[in-house]
Amino acid sequence: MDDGMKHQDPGMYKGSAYSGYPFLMLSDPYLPNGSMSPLSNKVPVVQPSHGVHPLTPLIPYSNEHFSHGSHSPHLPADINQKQGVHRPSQTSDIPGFYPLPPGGVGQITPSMGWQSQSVYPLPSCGFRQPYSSALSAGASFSRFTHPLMLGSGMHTTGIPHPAIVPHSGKQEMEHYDRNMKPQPEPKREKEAKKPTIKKPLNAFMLYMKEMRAKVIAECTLKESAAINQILGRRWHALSREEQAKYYELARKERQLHMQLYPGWSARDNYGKKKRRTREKQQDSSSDPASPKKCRARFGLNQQTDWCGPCRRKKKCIRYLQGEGRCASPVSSDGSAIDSPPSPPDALRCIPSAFPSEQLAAPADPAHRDQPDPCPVSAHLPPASGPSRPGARRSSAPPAYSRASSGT
DNA sequence: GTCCCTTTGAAGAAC
DNA sequence: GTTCTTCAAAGGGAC
Repeated sequence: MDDGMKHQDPGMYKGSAYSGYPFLMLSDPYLPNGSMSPLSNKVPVVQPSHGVHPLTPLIPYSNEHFSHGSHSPHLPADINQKQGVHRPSQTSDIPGFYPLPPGGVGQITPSMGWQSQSVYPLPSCGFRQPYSSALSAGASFSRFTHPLMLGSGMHTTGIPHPAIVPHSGKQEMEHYDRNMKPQPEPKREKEAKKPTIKKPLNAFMLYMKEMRAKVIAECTLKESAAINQILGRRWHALSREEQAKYYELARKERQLHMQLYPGWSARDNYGKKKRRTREKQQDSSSDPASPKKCRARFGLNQQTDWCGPCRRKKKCIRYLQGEGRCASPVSSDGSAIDSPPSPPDALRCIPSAFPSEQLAAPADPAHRDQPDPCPVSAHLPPASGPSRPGARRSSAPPAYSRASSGT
């Protein structure tokens, strides 16, 4: 396998929307001898939308550390070329980027179902395809090292973790080991080299990762912001059962992440991005659309009332849209407060009754009335409310556990 | 080269 | 306990 990997075309995964998937480490489950799949050999991993490798949707994380030829513009693979940082040419040379906690991977016993899963069913069109078999099996499928992946000369501690990226893209990979004796090197250099351990992906992120390529193909869109809006709508259109698969997958990802990085905290990554955003938000005291100001402006109870069309929104959307007032504020018991004329129930600030179209409605007045750029979305079923009984939220603790905790 | 946009969810900080 | 903020992914666009 190493040899096969060494001789892979370095550019074979270039531009892959699923560049994230570490199949280079995997034997194709559909080949009896476990040799590399033809797909993973000379054929681009991502078949546009409808030809995705059966495993691709199930491996949610980047293979930036797996394929030395990957050149996604945001992947650290670029770093090596641009800055001349040596990148291990073969997996056996890759140092342990994440030294295992006591017990290591060996103690992690995810299901083996992914190895024997059936071929991922791909519909010829549409997006409401069944993920069921793939995802239920894929629930244990992780970006993290799988025990079965360690058998082909893969050292248990020598597998890079896609969750770890060189900090700021300017550092070379280094061991992540809180228990390890520090290497004798200048402190500054050491800090600079410390890799960033990414947060585990949540359910929606996993869903986006899987569906992005499909949306791109269907809608001929490229802007991620627009794609994400569509994906947000589709996410809300998913049934609870469908969403549950992603929640379960995300839950297992978090478990694995915790086991691999016991001392890691999301706080570790605070301050590593969005400097400008934070700086802007420091000036939010003058923002009339801030929830606190909006509640004050419209005489709402600061503790129990909500000013936006959705309580999850951080700002008053209607205010941002130029209407100058909050839309259908409701108190915590769901009763309307100073309701505007004829507010549909679905527009009230109750998550369980809020239609996905509104949830996804852009706050920017210049865009709010634009139709869904993806014609496929027109075929979406109503995202919530009585027209989609049992769709979600009524008892979906992962999604709104916090939001519903106070009501 | 860096940040923004845009989405949802998780986690931490702040109150 | 509640609210707010940050960061996960993605890549075109703006600066």
